[in-house]
Amino acid sequence: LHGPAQDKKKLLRKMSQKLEDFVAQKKLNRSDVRESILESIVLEGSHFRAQDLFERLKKRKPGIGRATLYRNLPVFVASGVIKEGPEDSEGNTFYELSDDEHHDHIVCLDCGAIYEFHDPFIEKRQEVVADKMRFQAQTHKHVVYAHCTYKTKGL
Amino acid sequence: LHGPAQDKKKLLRKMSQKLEDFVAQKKLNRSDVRESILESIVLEGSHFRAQDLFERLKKRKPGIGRATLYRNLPVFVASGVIKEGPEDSEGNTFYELSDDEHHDHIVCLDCGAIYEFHDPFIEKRQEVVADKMRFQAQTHKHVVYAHCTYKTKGL
DNA sequence: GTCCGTGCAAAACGTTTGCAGTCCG
DNA sequence: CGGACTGCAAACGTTTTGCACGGAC
Repeated sequence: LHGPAQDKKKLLRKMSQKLEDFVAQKKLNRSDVRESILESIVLEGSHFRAQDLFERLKKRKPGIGRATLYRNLPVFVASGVIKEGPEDSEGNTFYELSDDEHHDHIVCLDCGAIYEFHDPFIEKRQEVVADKMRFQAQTHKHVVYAHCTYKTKGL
Repeated sequence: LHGPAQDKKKLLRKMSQKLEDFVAQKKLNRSDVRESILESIVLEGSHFRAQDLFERLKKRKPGIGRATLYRNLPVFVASGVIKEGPEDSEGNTFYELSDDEHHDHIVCLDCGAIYEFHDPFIEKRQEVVADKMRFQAQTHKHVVYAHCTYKTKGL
C-alpha cells in the first residue's frame, strides 16, 4: 500500500534527515520552527516563491515570523534540501526541492506552470562550448519559455 | 577609416532609427530625454544593470529622473533596442543591446564578466525537447556559470 | 488642446537587519 | 552559561506610482 501521501511522508523523512545532518555538522541547534518550515516546503508543491511559502506557512503554523523564514532558506539551500530554481516570465525566482538529479525547466507562458526536462546532449554540449572558450562550467540555468500546444489550458 | 568610435556611432544611428520607428508606429512622441538615455545605453558597455545605467546617465546628463529611466526601459525593450539579458551569480538582472542574432551567456564566477556564446546544436535541441513535451519553445535563457581557466584574472 | 513625457517625492515590493528576548545543549 | 534561534519592527535597495508641470504635435 502506497500513494502520494506516503511518498510525501517518505520524502519529508529524507529531507528532515538531510537537514539534521547539516545542523549537526555545522554545530547548529535544532528548532521546531525550522522543522515546521521544512514541512511546509516538502508537503506543498515543488516549485515555490519565498513569499508564497510564507503565506502557506502562515496558515499551517501561524506566528512564525517572515524573517525567520527568510533566514532559514539559505540553511535549507546549504543543507541540500532545496535549491534555487527557475525564474518565471515575470522575473520571480522560484525555489525547488533538491532531488539529486539535475534538471532544467520549461516555463509555460500561458499558465506559468513549471515543468522539468533533462537532456544529456545539451548538458554535455554546454561543457564543451565553455571549454572551448577556456572556461570550466560550474553550474547553469537553462529555462525554456514556451506555449503549451494544447490551447485548452486555463479554460 | 573606421574604428570603435565610428562603430558606436553607426550603432547609435541604427538603434535611434529602431526607436524612432517604434515611437512613430505607436503614436508616441519623440523626446530628447529618451534620446539621451538611448545614447548612454549604446555608448557605454553592452551588459548593464538599470541602476548602473542611471549612475552613468547622471554624469552625462544630470537632471534626468530615475523614474524616467525606469519608465523608458520597457519602451526600449518593446522597440527592440535592448532586451533582458542574463543574471549574474548574485541575481542582478542585466540588460543588453538587442543585436538581431540570438546568443546565450557565460558568466565568470571569478570576476563577474559576461561573455556570449551561440551554439546551433543546443538551440535546435531544446526546441526538439520542448516539442516532445508538447510545448512550442518561444524564448529561453541559458546561462552557464563558470570559472575562467586562466587564474590570472583580477590580479 | 490633448495626450505624452517628465521630475520629484512617496509608495510598493521582496528581502535583510538590529534588537531584545528565548531556546538548545 | 554561550551561542543559536526567534518575532517584531524598522531599514534596505530597487522599482513603480501619483501628481502637477512642461513639451510634442
